[in-house]
Amino acid sequence: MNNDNKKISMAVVKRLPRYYRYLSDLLQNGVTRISSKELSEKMGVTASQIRQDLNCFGGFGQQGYGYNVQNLFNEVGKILGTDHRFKLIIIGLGNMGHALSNYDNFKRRGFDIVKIFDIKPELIGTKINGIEVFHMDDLDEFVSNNHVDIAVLSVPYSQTPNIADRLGRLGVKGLWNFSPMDLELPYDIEIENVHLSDSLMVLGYKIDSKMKK
Amino acid sequence: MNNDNKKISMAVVKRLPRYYRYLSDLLQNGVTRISSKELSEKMGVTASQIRQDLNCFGGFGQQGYGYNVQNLFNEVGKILGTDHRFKLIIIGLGNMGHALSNYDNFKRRGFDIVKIFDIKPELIGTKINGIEVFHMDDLDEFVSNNHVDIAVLSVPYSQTPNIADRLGRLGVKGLWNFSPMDLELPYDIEIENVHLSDSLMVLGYKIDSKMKK
DNA sequence: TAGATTGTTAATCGATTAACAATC
DNA sequence: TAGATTGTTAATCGATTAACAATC
Repeated sequence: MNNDNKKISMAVVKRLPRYYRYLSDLLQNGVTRISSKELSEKMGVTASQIRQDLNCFGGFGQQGYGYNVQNLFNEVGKILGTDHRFKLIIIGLGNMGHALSNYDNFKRRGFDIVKIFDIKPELIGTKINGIEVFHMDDLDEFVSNNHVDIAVLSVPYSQTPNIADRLGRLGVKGLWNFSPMDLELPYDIEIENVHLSDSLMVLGYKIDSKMKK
Repeated sequence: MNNDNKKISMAVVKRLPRYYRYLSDLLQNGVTRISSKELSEKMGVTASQIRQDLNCFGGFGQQGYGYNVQNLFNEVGKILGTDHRFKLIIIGLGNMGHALSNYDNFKRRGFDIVKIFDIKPELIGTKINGIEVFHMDDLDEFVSNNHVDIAVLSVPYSQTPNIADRLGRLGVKGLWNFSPMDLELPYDIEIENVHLSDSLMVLGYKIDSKMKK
């Protein structure tokens, strides 16, 4: 069902969550089947692209019929890992760390925040959205003795490289990085950068460049 | 200096903030000149790409010398609009709205948050990080009578389409959308989506796909 | 069966990289 | 001047779109 050896491009992977969202919407609206053509019109992409993308992972459709929405939703979910849980820890309970700790949406997508780490004494031992806050001194022990997939990096700029390195050494599998800094680590760790300011600057560019026209 | 008519691809535009960050770092480290080759090694891209990207906007270098860091920083900044200020309003003072209101980094990139809007009575009239909170009922009047470039959309999922439409009608130039929902508006408005959950799911995919190998 | 729509191959388009003449 | 490095054109690579035979 999965053609393992062909390398799948990041361009395709980045579109998967969007498919997943649209399929989820369709399900909720009681739609049971959809053709690549219909879906392409809803999403504003070509039907060709949808079929090409999906066929990187398997033939989920049926000629003459289209795709079963529930089935396709499940399959795309499986590709994205929603058939199991990811365990997250949040490093740094500043503005962003706080917001992410309270954001219940991740749970629905298969991501559980299991612990928060910070250094401010008044925070240690408290709970945010039901999640315990530990001191950074306890990070190594916790990660060594508990299953942790992903660390969310929301610490001040200056501390990012050190803590990232520490997490890499501890064998965390992924870093979700909110620092405006590109991380390069000598460990086998996947990194996903958020870079909010970059996104905002691109928006600024788009606004300006339209004005000039 | 700017070849206006050639259309510049989004692939290039999305790389500009990254150049800007690296140039800022170089400046702070006292580096005064840099060649595309050196910069390419630091950034992990090809020197060709850097020269191609920059030459979409102008010839900022000098043969035999390279680029003056301060000058290039200024030029890339100008392209991104850092030579003027963008006025932002935040719509929705939930987790994300709160975090963004407190995030002082945007100011450094040319973005000023001028007002926050929400509906919770206990918030109206308070200040977050020095920024006044207004009631949503006052949104239309405020936007009509004050310069607002960008609205930050951090409201609950169900309200996103309505409020986005309202902002479009009010003539806001850009929407920075934090809802896990793609917006399509019949107005002349630029939209930049953040879609945090999508980013997290891509990270999940990367982790899983590495395991399988 | 006939009609519809997939899965997949082939064609096109755009983005990246390489090469090199121009020039500081 | 000679060496270095840009700006830019040409070549390559990859991603998107089109087309269509396979088939439900």
